[in-house]
Amino acid sequence: MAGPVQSIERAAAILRLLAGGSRRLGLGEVASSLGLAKGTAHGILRTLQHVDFVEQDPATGKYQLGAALLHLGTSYLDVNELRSRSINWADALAARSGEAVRLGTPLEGRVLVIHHVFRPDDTLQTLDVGALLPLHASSLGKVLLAFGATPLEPLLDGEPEAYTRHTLVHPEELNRALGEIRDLGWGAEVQEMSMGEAGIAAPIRGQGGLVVGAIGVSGAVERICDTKGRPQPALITVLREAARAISRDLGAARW
Amino acid sequence: MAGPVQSIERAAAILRLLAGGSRRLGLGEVASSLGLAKGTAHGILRTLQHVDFVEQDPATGKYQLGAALLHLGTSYLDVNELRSRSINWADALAARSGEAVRLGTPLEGRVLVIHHVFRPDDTLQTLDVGALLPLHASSLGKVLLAFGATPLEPLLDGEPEAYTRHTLVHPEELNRALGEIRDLGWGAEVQEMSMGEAGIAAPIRGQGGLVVGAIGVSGAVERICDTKGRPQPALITVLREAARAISRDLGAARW
DNA sequence: AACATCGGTCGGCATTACCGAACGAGGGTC
DNA sequence: GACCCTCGTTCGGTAATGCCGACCGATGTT
Repeated sequence: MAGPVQSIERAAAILRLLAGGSRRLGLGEVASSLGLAKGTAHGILRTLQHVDFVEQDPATGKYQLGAALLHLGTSYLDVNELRSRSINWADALAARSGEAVRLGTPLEGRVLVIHHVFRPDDTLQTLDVGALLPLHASSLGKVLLAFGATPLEPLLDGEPEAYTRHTLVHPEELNRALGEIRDLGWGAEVQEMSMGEAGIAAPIRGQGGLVVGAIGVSGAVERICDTKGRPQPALITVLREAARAISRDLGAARW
Repeated sequence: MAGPVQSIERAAAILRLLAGGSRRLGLGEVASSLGLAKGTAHGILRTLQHVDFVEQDPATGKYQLGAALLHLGTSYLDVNELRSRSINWADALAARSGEAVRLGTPLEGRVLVIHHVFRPDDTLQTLDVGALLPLHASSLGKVLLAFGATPLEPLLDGEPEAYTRHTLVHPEELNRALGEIRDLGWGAEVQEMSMGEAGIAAPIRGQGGLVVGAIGVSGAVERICDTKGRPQPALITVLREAARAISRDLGAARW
């Protein structure tokens, strides 16, 4: 593999940086964060602005992401095969389970939500599509880790963030949980990311049986789990049926 | 203004190309479409793949957009001030009008939908956020053209596409319609993009009174318009109130 | 079975984009 | 109100950079 084009890599790093910090960033901040000379960063930003990937606040001169990215992002959704093949099954799963359904795929050490069906009641819910969830504290992420869809090593170096007192932060307990998920064929998360919330997820396999994503249901812990705090068997059944159906659609031979 | 970085411009052109054709593209197609040598296109694609901006089908070797763009696109929505200041007003407008509400901003000779509130009934609707509408055949686009938010010239060169028999395709009728919109302060589109559908829109102004976007309601022509085919005055009133409120929030002095 | 097509690789050339210092405007402070 | 500091921007020299076009090997087509 020969060398990648560094100006493009740098441009991508700038876009990721702007996406991370939710506020606008100045040229100096961008340049120092990436170890670039001010002039270099300015040239890249000028180009990105020219193609509408970044916008500049005329008053302060600070930069933020641009409108063209929104269209590219939704165009990605249109061509994504995992998502398009899952939509019907996800709708049905939400109806049968009465809970919100989300699909995730690994991205940069997190879980990218590529589809989201609201819980079928009239409560106000926010669309999670495009959001990034943590690998170690979401049912989708734990399943992706357990079945090798994304490397585990980066998590074992630094202590992962503890969102609640139930978050698995020690490598050994995380490893044990992942082994259990591999045995059972599904994984759960009970108040590990947010108190009162729980979720269960199952892997989706593509051609060759490789795990390419995960599908999960999530909601209030008292609906997802029984009185002992274990996920409801009925939910697990309908979830796994949906995951198997999608895998079959994607060309996974038999799972 | 010095020269922009060509490799980044080329990378952006490739991404736009992949977003345009809804199917996967091969290396050769990409290279010839942009007039690049195969090796050059391959180097750029390899880099874009490395940063998750494109994905490659392992079976066919063809390329498509990548997952990182989805996250960047939604991050743009988070920081976009026009959208965040509009959300509450758009919700209220949908409730008061009983119709779907959309917000648009110009992008590359089209209208980018940056917010969409469903019509407040239980019918199935698809989210338009991230979609691109034509300038000359949508109420949002006609308003943006009329108030100079995007240049008119590119439309006058080639005949714009006629979606229905009501689409304004002749420069003179388009110009007359835009003048009328400027006089009235709002614009409509009646079955110009799709038979049976209509919409009305009003401009949103930012600091200095410059038009930065448009807000509109759209739906079945028999609900939007009266029996004479003219937009309902009551709808126009609530729409313009919402547009003025958002403009005030954005810092437009008085309009 | 031969061919055509495709994605991918490699080395040489010169164009390319990088760097660092200097500029000018804006805002904050004393 | 004048100073100073910081920020975004510009500019020219340099050599590192990415571009080009010919060449491989695999795939599937006729």
